[in-house]
Amino acid sequence: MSNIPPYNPMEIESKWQQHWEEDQSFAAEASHEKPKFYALVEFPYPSGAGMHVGHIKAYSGLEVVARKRRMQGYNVLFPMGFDSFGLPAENYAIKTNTHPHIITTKNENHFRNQLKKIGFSFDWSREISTSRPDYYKWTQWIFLKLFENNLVFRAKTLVNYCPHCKVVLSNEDSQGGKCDVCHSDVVQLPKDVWYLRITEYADKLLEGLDTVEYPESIKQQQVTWIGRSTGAFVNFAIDGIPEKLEIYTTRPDTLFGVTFMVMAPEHPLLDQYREKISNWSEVEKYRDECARKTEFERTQLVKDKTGVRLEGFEAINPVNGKKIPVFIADYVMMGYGTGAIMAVPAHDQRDYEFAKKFGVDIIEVIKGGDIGECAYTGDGAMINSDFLNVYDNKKASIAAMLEYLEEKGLGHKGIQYKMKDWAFNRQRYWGEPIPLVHCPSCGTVGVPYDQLPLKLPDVENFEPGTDGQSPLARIDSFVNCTCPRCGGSAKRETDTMPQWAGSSWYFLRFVDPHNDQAFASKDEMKYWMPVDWYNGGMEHVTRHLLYSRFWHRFLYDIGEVNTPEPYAKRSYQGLILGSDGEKMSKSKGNVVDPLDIVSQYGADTLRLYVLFMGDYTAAAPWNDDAVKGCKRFLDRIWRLMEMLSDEKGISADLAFDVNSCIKKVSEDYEKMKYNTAIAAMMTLVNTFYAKGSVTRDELRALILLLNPVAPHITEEINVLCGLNEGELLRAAWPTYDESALVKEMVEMALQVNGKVRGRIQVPTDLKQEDAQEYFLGREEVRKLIGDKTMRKLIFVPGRLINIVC
RNA sequence: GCUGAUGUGGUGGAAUGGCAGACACCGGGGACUUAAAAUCCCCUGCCCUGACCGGCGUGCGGGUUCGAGUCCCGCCAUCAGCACCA
Repeated sequence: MSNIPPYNPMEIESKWQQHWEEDQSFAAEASHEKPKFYALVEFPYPSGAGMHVGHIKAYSGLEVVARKRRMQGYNVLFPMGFDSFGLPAENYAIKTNTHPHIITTKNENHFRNQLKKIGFSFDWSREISTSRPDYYKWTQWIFLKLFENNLVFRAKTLVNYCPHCKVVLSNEDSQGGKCDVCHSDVVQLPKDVWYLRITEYADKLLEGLDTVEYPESIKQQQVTWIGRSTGAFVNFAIDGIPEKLEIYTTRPDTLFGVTFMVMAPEHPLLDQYREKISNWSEVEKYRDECARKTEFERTQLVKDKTGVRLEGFEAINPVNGKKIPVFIADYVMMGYGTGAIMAVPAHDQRDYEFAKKFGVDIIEVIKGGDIGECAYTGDGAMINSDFLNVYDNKKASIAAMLEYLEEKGLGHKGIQYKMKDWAFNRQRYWGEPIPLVHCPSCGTVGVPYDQLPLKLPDVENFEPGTDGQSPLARIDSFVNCTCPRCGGSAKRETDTMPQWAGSSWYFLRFVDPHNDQAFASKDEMKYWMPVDWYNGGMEHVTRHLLYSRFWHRFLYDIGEVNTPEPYAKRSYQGLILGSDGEKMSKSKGNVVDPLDIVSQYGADTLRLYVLFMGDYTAAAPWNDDAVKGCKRFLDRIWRLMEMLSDEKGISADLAFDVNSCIKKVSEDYEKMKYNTAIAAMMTLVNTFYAKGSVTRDELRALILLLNPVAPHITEEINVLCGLNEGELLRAAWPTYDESALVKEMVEMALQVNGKVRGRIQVPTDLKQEDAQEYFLGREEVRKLIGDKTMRKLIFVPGRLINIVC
């Protein structure tokens, strides 16, 4: 073929992108006739910095699958939008005194343009943004449904508070005691907070994991985060006070080994009965010390147990009536169980260390360890335990003790979760207003559905109040309202929802984004849901992924959606590190701007590179030279046009190569093994070069396979050579000829005692039973055996023969 | 400490228990060129050798197997998540 223009990515990419936009090439079809495929990638927060190469990798994975599915005849929904509420826009607003709405719109436009320059096949007609009123109307609607169903409650408890951001954080947002936004130390403050009762859904969230296709690491992380344990609540009487001290234990079998009790320093019973405690000043001093300790100190001081004995408090072990001392110590947390424990030093290492330090008795109740050395947590025969002494294992003695406790009314079975309820309000401006009204006579009342959306009012000053109030609290016209129930004067809730609210249901909006009667029509949900394949980052596993499963399961329970789980399958991508092997960050100066790569090499090279750089799920450092290698590969493909022959069909000598490449690429895309799929195509191109020519159908097969990864160059080659009628994006995905995958002769390794000694050409259809005779007849085999006697011959068809002497 | 993952050339990484290092990067050599770039071809795990032959090699130590990067047991290291959770 003559007159081939040079490969000019800039020119052909913008040409095709413009065509796709005008043609609406990637809009999902309205008809529900075809089989559907809903591919979802986590929509971005539209930050001012624009796109990161990490976004490109995160989206490219399912981009390939989505394009392949279209070619396979599916109706594909591959949507994109913006998770646009959040602190960075607000902080920037404070700094520049610009409305966050303006900043957000500008950033969204920037992001959208950048995404289009990569050539992603998103359906832009369905774009959503969580900060637009027609979207957050429905976020508020779902919140009201949660409220109606008693899954929203207000409580004054110790909460995670970030003094820098001046905001209350959920447990999920303050992992490791650090604020997720600014990474400063989070402090514990008593505060009135709105909670969503996610713990009510703990079991459903656990059970749901058995029905979905998530990687084991993700399932495990969610299981750990939910942290379900079974045990017993037991009441201990305290001498001289009417109330019982309730504890939670997973080891009721060790009750006879209890020699003391420990309460969290913040336990409310202490204040209630302070006059009973003769060393109260010591208690107060210890409480102060604990409150001042940072999270870091608390975790670093694990070895050294501290605490104070409560003078005047004595507890009674309910199973044997023994009097035991009571302590406060900060190794017991107020936030888990009941904030008090029974201590069994013989069989719990923490209790053991505490007992050693404070000189408390240690009573062994399970045989098997050496309690002179350390606590024994294993299984064994019961001793010193009255009626339990007949048992020789945990399971049986726990069952027996539970029966006893319930019969005597001393306690009962119980379940505990490490997961806490979701602290849901933020004292900030740029979020969904919580649609609740505080009425002096009716209490808390939901805003009527027909008044949604409750719009975010304009404010002059976005700075949070020093009194821990949201900026909305300063807008009298917003705050003062009438009670929807009694019509009397009332005040609005002024806090807003957290970052994670809008993203907890966005996948539902995509199926019907312009509906103003419902968040989505039942009909569209029935067709599109669940999401068939969802890809995103590991950092969202204990937040977004858990929160959205919770909301969706709730909507299922009240009959609003048709599937219990939102995502049938979830995958994740590995990080792209800087070329120095460190995490990319502005301060390290190792950030790669994807648009720089696009302008230098083209979007196809960038897409190819992020998928070729290694295992999709593993972290890998950026390498500029390897990017050039990817460009080189596309150049080589372009130049294949120079060696295009007029021949049709696939030539006999390449039938195996072409067909096995089709098979490999088709399978590898499904397994997200993009790197090996691309390697297979590189091998095929090398084969074409070695031969020096390529037929039209051979080239056609190659560009069809490569099209999902590098759509621009392949569409251009198709047009220049007229290989395929119509655009590749609508062409049928190539199929392979099974018979072409079988060669007549195959090379096998020749091993002696497991060591490779040579290679041998063998007919492919050689049978196991004929193998010995065949090989012993071959001279190279006899030579290898020499005068040794063959004891055994291992024959693995197509692979090797191993002669054991 | 618990849970999950990972450990392979100078580098990124391939390999249903069956020829370790596919594919690519870097490096070396050659062709083309006045020259350079680009391109094309060849070499490229380590040791020995002029070359062949050979030996050693998948974090470490054992084991199972005709055969182990892959399976089992015990370590070490790295990454991620959880963590005084009773």
